[in-house]
Formats: sequence, C-alpha cells, structure tokens
Amino acid sequence: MKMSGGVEWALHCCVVLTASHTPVSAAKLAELHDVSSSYLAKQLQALARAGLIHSVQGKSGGYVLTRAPESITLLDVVRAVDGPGPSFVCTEIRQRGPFATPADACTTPCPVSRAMWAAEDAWHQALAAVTIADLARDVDATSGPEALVGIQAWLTGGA
Amino acid sequence: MKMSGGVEWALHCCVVLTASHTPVSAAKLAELHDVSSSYLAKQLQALARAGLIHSVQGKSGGYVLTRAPESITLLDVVRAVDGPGPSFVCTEIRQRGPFATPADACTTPCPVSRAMWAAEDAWHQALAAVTIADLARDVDATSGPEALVGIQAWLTGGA
DNA sequence: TATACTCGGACACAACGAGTCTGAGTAACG
DNA sequence: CGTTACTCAGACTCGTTGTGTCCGAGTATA
Repeated sequence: MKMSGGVEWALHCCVVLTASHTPVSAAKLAELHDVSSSYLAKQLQALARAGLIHSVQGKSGGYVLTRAPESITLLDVVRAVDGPGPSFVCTEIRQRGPFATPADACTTPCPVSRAMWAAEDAWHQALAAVTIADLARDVDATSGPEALVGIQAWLTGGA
Repeated sequence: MKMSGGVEWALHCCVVLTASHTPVSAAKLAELHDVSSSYLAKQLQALARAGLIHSVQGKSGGYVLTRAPESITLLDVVRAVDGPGPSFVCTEIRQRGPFATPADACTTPCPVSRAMWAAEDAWHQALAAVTIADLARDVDATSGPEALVGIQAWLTGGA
C-alpha cells in the first residue's frame, strides 16, 4: 500500500501553476522543486493525458492549467498520476475451493470487498472535497502571500 | 497505489476462523480458498506477529483468533498485512530548490501532506468502523447460515 | 522415546515503479 | 521564408517491492 511518489510532485506543480497564466516548462518546475526533470516530465504527461493541464509546444512552451483551480480536486490529480483503478481488487475467492459459491449466486459483491470499497469511497470523497485552490490558499496562509508572487516572478523571469 | 493482494486472503481467513474455536492449519485454509499454502502462511505469520491470531504448534496445531471477532477491525488486518506506514510520504519538497522554505519555519506539515493525510485518516476510520464479526454476519446473511457451519464441520473433520 | 505434523524464517522469481535518454514537433527569430 | 533552439512525447533501462517457494526448528501426539 504505497502511493506513487510522483503524486506529491504533481500536486506541488499544480499549486505552482496556479500562480502563472503563461506556460511553464517542465525544466523550470523541476529546478524549482530540485527534482529530476526527466521524471517530472512523466508525471506532467500523465496530468496532460487526464486533461488537467494543457501542453504548449515550441520555444516558449510549457504547461498551463486547463480549468480553474477551484474545479480541480486532489482526487483528479491522484487518479491521473497514480492510476484510476481501485487499490483493493476482489479476486472472488468465494468462487474457489471445495465450498465455492456458485457463480450465479454472486449477484452482489462479497462482504469483504464491499467493506473495503466503502472505505476507499470515504478516501475518495475526502480527496474530492479539497481543490488545488484550497491548497494554494493554505500555502499563502502559512508561507505568506509573498511566496507565490516571488515564484511567479522567478518563473516568468529568466534566471 | 496498489494494495497487497494478501489482504484479501487474510480477511477471508479471519472470517473463517470465526467459525472454529480449535486451531486450523494453514494448509486447510489454503485448500479451502484454493490458494498457495506457502504464500498464505506468510500472511498468517504477519497476522500472528501483529497479535491478531495465535499460532499453535505441534501435531494438531494451527491458528486461532486471539480476541473476540467484535474487537478485530479491518484496519488491524490491513495494517498487519500491508504494513503500518502511511501510503503518502511527504519528502518536504518545500525545503528544496531556490525558493526553499527554511527548516525552522516548517513547524507544521505542508498543506499538501495535511490534505493527503486527512484523506488517509478518513480511510482508516472507515476501516476501523467494521469488524470481523460484522463481515461474518454479512456472510451469514448473503450465503445463508449453513455455509459457515458446513465449513466448520469440514475444518474439524478430516477430509 | 520416536514420530509426524505444525509453524517460522530464509531463499528465488517476477512485476511494477523510478529514473534516464533520444527523437518528433513547433513557435520564435534572423 | 529558412534556420534555430527550445519544447513535449514516447521508448528504454535499472532498482525495489511484492509474489511465490523451499527447507529447517519446534512441539503435541502416540
């Protein structure tokens, strides 16, 4: 039960992209967070495939958020980077072995998977309740409002 | 974000152990579920290490639940088999790169990890709200009460 | 006391994630 | 309009974790 480490990078990148309405290259984002640019590119591609960010090619290209930060939830980012499939997969153990339940009697999921999926739903709902905009607001509150504007200047500026 | 498949086996085994107050060997549990006995043994060892089940050695040995099924939650089993660590690990990205937040200013977790951990807490609470006894009751309700008693007879009997 | 059956940990194999690299495409610039 | 330099996108390699198996230590039984 280990989440892909790229989720953290992707979330921070989304927060940073909130501060800039012009394309930001993957290299800049990687340097800002001091992580491998090649690997971060992979996470950004996943976000682009999911339609959360838009990629702009060319000399001054990069990535831009497609939607408003208020309409991007953490669940969107997690599912995009970490995969949409459920973490718990039911292999239908009850249909195997000497006491196998006949397949036609398995109209409803088995109690075990029901409980596991209910817990997973709770996790999903908690993630869906928080948006990128909420995170950006929290960052402003903890690190001070000057942090994001400084980053924005650094992103658009050259150095 | 993929959960260990052994969790499903462990949960089903706990439900089955509810029906028998005498030790059940790993081989019997494996045959009942039609899974590898060697690998199932590993999951049962994890449960034993966590103190959820007690191992009895010797000729007619096996595993028995240590506590009442009502006091064993799904969270206990998941943490025992899948590992107790959190699924989301914060690598403190904010302390790296040109705009690194100084370490002494990081008294509270960063907003990203706060949100992720809150979601994980929701998942934990949902798992902790369900017990093995609840699952056994559900199995009785769906498969009929004769299922578990039949399994119990098969476990204690020879064949 | 001998025995046969049990669990327990140590040992290979496979799959997924992590990380890197080179190539295709496009906007800017001379 | 051609060149150029910069961008993203996909294919490739490596390490780690999970999966599956095996043999040895220990104990209740006969």
